[in-house]
Amino acid sequence: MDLRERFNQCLLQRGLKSTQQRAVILETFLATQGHFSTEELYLAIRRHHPRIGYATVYRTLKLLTDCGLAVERQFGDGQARYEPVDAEEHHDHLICTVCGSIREFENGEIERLQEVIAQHHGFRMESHRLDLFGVCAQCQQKEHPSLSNTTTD
Amino acid sequence: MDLRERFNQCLLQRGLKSTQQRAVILETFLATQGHFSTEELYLAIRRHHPRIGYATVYRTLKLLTDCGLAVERQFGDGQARYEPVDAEEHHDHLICTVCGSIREFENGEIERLQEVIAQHHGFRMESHRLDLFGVCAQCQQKEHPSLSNTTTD
DNA sequence: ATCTGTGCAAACCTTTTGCACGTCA
DNA sequence: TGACGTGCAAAAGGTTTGCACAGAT
Repeated sequence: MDLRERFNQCLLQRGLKSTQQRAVILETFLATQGHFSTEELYLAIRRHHPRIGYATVYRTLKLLTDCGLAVERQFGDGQARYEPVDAEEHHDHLICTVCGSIREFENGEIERLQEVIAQHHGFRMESHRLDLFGVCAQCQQKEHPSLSNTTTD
Repeated sequence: MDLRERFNQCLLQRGLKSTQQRAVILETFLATQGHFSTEELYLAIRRHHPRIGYATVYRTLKLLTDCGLAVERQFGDGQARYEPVDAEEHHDHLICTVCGSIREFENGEIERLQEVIAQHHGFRMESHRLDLFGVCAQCQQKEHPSLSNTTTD
């Protein structure tokens, strides 16, 4: 089902209203690359809709999360990030500590092992997160000034 | 080597000073169960040393982290938590979303798979974190009012 | 008409910092 | 003595909320 419809249904179910702001925020949310912060989305929206306030973006993002259309992530940089939920697919993240880029990956074997661990502890797992921090390939290349450090400052 | 010594060596190496406050904070840090927040440690210290300020605790915790004696964790509740570093051992966490308890586990197979994934992406992994969120065994028990809900409020 | 939503600004909460005074080397 | 450390209080940075007005049903 279309995400816009799902959002409207979710609003209906809860007795909430469809508003222009929510529509605009949803569109920008869908059009934006994943892993953005509230502020980034707010700034993107403000370009074309300067009258929409930060609080509305903030509240709508929470709403999208409640509706299951977005997930909130904490990568430890002090601000929440959001990304659209794609179907049932779950993925984890590779976070570059140099440039801050975030890349996704999936691994069914790890997922399975997690279930085993949870069961072993009598734990009913609801969600999980796996983040690998390090230096991405691109940033590693930049580490080599030029193989000989003659003309580097 | 004793952790107190390691701390002092670390201070010496950096031209920093051993102070009474740092000693007190280190002691409380070592005596406290893992996964405490800055505030929790501060309150624990304040009981016996009311003159030590929050900022000093905060700065010392950062220092301990720099010295490799503590690690900072973010579990998404908005405040940093710390725990003592035990040797080389790495562990991950099971976090109960009901009571907030945090339990540790280790799994070498998952660690190995992570390395494989990082390599596959040309990523130089520096650290990682794996958190499983859900309901712990204890809280699951409390979910069953008494198998028949006759005498439960 | 009524109840929810919005925008603004202020409150909040944790983390971080400036500064004058205290302390260790 | 002099550099680093401390305590206080205030700044910063992100998140959350109160309130009066606007808008959707």
